[in-house]
Amino acid sequence: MKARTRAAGTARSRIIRAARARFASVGFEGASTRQIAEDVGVAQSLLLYHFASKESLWKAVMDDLFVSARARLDEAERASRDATIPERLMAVARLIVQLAAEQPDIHRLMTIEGRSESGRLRWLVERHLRPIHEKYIAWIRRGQRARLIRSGDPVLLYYSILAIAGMTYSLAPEIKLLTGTTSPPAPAAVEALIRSLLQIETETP
Amino acid sequence: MKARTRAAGTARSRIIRAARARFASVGFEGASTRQIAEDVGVAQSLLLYHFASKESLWKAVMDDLFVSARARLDEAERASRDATIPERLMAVARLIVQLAAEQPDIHRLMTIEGRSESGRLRWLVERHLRPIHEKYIAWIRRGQRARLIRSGDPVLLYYSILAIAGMTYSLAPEIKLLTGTTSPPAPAAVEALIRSLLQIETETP
DNA sequence: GTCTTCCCTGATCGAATGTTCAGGGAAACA
DNA sequence: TGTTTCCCTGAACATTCGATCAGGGAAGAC
Repeated sequence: MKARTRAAGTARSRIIRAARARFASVGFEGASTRQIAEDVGVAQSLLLYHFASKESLWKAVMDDLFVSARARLDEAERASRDATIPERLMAVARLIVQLAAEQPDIHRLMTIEGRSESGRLRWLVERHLRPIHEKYIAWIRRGQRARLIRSGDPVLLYYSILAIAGMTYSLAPEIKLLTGTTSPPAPAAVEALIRSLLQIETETP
Repeated sequence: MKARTRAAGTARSRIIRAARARFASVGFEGASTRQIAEDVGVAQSLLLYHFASKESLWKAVMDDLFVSARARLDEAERASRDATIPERLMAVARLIVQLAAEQPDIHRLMTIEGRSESGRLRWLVERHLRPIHEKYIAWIRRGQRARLIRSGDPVLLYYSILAIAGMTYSLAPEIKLLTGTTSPPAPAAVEALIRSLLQIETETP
């Protein structure tokens, strides 16, 4: 049984991994189940055996992504439990930058779905995005009340952090064509930009 | 003749407009020429009369987009001709934010193609992106040498500006679902974030 | 041994894809 | 008035799409 479930598990997870790459680069509508199956080296009908439909496969990809991401976010929160709010936010931001650098598909997937209203977007917001985003936006508010974080719309600030964190990794192919450099920026450099975004406001006159 | 070319022009331009929206929301592979034709209200074969292929239509969309964008960029450059480099950059950034707020499809189109290497991306980089990007990255370098702009990778800085400028407008559907607010942030608020990104570095110890 | 469960394949379905082609029909030119 | 030019349509093409279905075949249960 162990061998069987392991074999099944690898096939299933290899499908998820290939699907994640395809969905991230050409979007849900542009990705084809046959192409994904070919990437994995299995029959196309196997995708629809493990996942009821193309949309189910997409949801499985997202679940797989967020389960591990949220685990690492929780860990980063725990590790910075005793720090100030801005430092806790920076700990989270550092992890987000690190995740984006390791797996740029994450940023691609999350920016490809949020641009048009769809049932998938609603599912994604309610199931994964809302719990995460609302928590950190509340953190930003707390930091602003304590005058430890710059003032301004917390939502704008939060999405700006996400934007900076992932953009250069997400657009790595474009930047490579443009500059010829194959090495993406160091996470520490991105982190420094985010830190100056969160800066405490200069004292009012 | 005038009436005929005008009529042809409107049909052609309405196709371009509809195609831009589709390409921006579901990407090149996900968009279908029949769907675009239905949006416009013409026969699908008309698209391939005006444009030789789906890819030609996509290129026409991009050309249309960048012709007007570059004209407005040139205008912003001229208007700020006598200002300092950081202020000239801010004038350009202000325009980019404004463009992204008016037509969020611009940011969507530019972030959907840069994520995977393709012939279209190469075409886009060489034809439109390179002249624009290299100019402003050179500006950043000049500002950094004069110690008027923070130090760090100019490419990272440039793409961070673009990321902040368009993200909240590009992801408006997601943010609406998440927060319930239908009004996107004011361009001035986004501009303030960009300004603090460019900040001159604090004097070294 | 037989039986059941589960992973997987191949064939096939109707629908949708991009593209081609023949022709209509109105305006401009002669 | 006839002719040409140009915008546009409808039918059709081969290919690919997501999805369904029958069945193979190995591993565990009995």
